[in-house]
Parts: sequence; structure tokens; C-alpha cells
Amino acid sequence: MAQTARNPDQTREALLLAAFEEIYQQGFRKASLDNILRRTGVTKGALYHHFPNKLALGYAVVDEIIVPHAARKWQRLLEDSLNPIDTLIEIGEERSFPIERDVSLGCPINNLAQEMSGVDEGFRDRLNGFLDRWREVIEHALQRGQVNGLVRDDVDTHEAAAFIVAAFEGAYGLAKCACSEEVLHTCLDGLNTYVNSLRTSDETD
Amino acid sequence: MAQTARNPDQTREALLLAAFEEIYQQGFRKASLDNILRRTGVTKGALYHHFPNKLALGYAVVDEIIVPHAARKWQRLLEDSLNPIDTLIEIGEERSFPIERDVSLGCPINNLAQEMSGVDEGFRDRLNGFLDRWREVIEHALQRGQVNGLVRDDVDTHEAAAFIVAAFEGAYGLAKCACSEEVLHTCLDGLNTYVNSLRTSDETD
DNA sequence: ACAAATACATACCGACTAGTATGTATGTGC
DNA sequence: GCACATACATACTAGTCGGTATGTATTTGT
Repeated sequence: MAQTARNPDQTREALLLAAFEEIYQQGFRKASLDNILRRTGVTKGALYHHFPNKLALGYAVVDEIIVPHAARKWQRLLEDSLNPIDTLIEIGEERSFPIERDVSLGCPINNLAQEMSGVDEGFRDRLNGFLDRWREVIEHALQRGQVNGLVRDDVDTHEAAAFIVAAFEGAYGLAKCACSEEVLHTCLDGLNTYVNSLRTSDETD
Repeated sequence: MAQTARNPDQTREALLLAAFEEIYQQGFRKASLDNILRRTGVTKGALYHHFPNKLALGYAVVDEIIVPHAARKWQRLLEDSLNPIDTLIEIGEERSFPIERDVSLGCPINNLAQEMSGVDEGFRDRLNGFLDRWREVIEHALQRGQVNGLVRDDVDTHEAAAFIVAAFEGAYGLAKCACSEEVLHTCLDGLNTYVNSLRTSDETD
């Protein structure tokens, strides 16, 4: 009835943001479309105009919000000029996500991956795809470090990269369950100790 | 109507097992009581005779199935006579859980922790409690190793224990999302490399 | 200016949810 | 063998879910 001035792009963006919040807090399957509509003031007709169904909305949240943001966070590892180990530790300590405000919410990627990867291939493809690219970025950074003499030659970069990603997600997972910043930092300190151990001996700080 | 011979303990156990399966596959909040009843052939009246509500059933699954099994798996770390690093690596490689058959299902503890710790304190207390005891067991084992000269003295056992638990859960989480035994083993190999690096130099194998 | 596509809004549907009310059959103590 | 608690069974409820049918208002192209 009371139709205000239209702005379809803005409507779509508002839906995506509200859907991200709802999914981040409730998980995808418990995320309620009615809640998302309540959060935005958008009606169901508008939602189903912009997205064919709940699944498509979920995919769009991953593709257009979660993955781009996470990718941006780790982008710096691609720069050849930087010491990969320093960069790795720096990024790990950043809380760039405007979302990483509350440890008890966990990592959006990990949350969705754990909930959905066994249930829906579309989610699994997207999230595993990102995690795999993330692992690759770390692996290449370590390899560059070996070429530059910054990383020990005996390090298995493939193994180390997978291990680092696992430890990272694990740290955020433990901290979420413990609901404790301290747990997060203890785990990340452990990770930093490990990552530092990958330096060549003359680079050890 | 067709009432068979009664065996309340067996009924309760059947409900617990079916509830575990359903929760393991669907998560607690998406676990359907009707599905659990279908799996067991038990009726709703029987379920609500043994458990006051869904939440109590979920808690019972954690207390009586998930936690005892996981605790049993790591019990050997308490034995003073063993080399803690050897034991850590051995246990990590075991697939004792009759449940750990399929990587794509993940770790039951981690699954529930990630889903429920932000939503329900009862679940969080139980799961965080177990994870914390697990971390402590590893920490004490590493400390014993230091006393026995098997673990390097410069290792921060508190930090290392938290890191190991995080890496462990992270490894199972990544493997679940990747749906790949290979990913699991790569991550666990990375963890083993790290754990081996904690040995005193004259113990390095 | 008018048609057609776009962008909504409202009301509703069937399926599924946890939980309950009520009845009945079985086992146990005396 | 009788009383009583235990252990179920059946039918139902109120609420929520994703999705749809159908309407209307707004833009856009010509």
C-alpha cells in the first residue's frame, strides 16, 4: 500500500546485508526470511522479486558479501615485496571485519562451511573454493619466501599452508565456543610461534 | 495399540543413539523429533516419557554419548609412562570413533560447538567444558614431557596445548568442507610436523 | 501519452515443528 | 490378585517455515 520511492539496487543490498546478519547469527537453515524482512522493512513480494528462493539468497550472501570481504583481508599476501611470514602474522592479528566484533559469533566462513557443506553442494563448492584459494595463496607466499631465503628450505609448503588454514579456523572456532578473546589470542599466539619457526635461522627474530 | 514387550532402558538407549545420528547429521536445531521417532519406531509418548523436552534429549546425547566417547579416545594421554608426543601423534591418527567413518560429517563435538555455543549456554558449558579439559590433558602431558626431558624446555605448554586443540578441530573442519580424506591427512601431517618439533633435539626422530 | 516491464505489496497455503492432552497397556510391590 | 506407578500410544494444537498467487504502483522506452 504505502509505496515509497523505489531504489531496486538499494533494496537488494539491504536484503543481502540483513540476510548476512541473520545467517551469521542463526545459520542458514535457521535463518528466517520473515526475520530478514522484519530487519529491512522489505516485503516478501520484493524479496522474491530479487531472489528466486532462499537458497539463491544464501548463495548471493556468500558470493557478494562473505567471500569478497575475506578475500580482501588476505590479498596482501599476494604482494611479492613483503616478507610472507611477517604479513601472515600481521593479517592474523587484524580484526578488519566490521563483523569480527564478537568472538562468540565465530568466523562467517567457518560457520557456514560447518553447517552447510554436508547438506548442500552449492554452499560447499563456494566455501571450499574460497578455503582452497586461501590455502594456495599461503602456499605460494611461503614458496616465494623460500626463493628469497626468508623461509626454511625444508618446509613442506603444501602441508604447512593447509595446517595454517586449519589452525586459523580452529582458533576462531575454539574462541567462539569458549566465548573468550583470551582463548583466541592464546591459540593465535601458538600459531604465530609456529609460523615464526618457519623462518630461516638468520631471519629469526 | 501393538505394544511389544517393554524394556525402558533399551528404549532410552535407542532414542539416544537415534538422536545422536540425527543431530550429528542435521545439527541440533534442525534435528527433527519426528525423524528420531521414525528411526527408532518409538512413539512420541515414549520419547516424552524419557525426556522432558528436545533440549534435555540434546544434553543427554552430549553427556552420555559424545563426551564419554571423545574422553575415552584421549584418555591414554594421562598415562605417565608414555612419551606424550608419540601418544599425541598416535591418537591423532586413530579413527576409533565408529562414527568417524565419513569425513564429510565432521567432528560431532565441533559441529555442535559451532552451531550451539552462541545460542544455548547449556550446550556451550558442556562442549567448552570438554574442550577445556582436553586442552588441559595435553598441557599436562607436555609438562610431564618437559620434566622427563622429552619435550623442549622453551615450549610454552599452555599456548601449545591450545594451539594443538585448535589445529585438530580445524583440520576436521577443513576436511569436512573439502569432503576429502586427503585434506584431512595433509592437515594432520602438518600438525604432526609441528608436534614433532616440540621434542628435545636428542629425541628428534 | 501510453504500453510494457519492473518493483513491489498482501493474503494465503501446505508442510513441518515442538509440545500436550488423554487414554491404555504393562510390570511391580504387597 | 489387586493397587499403583511405569511405560508407552494416538490424536491433536498453536506456531513457524518457505513459497506462491494475485494484485497494484512505479519506471522506462518509444
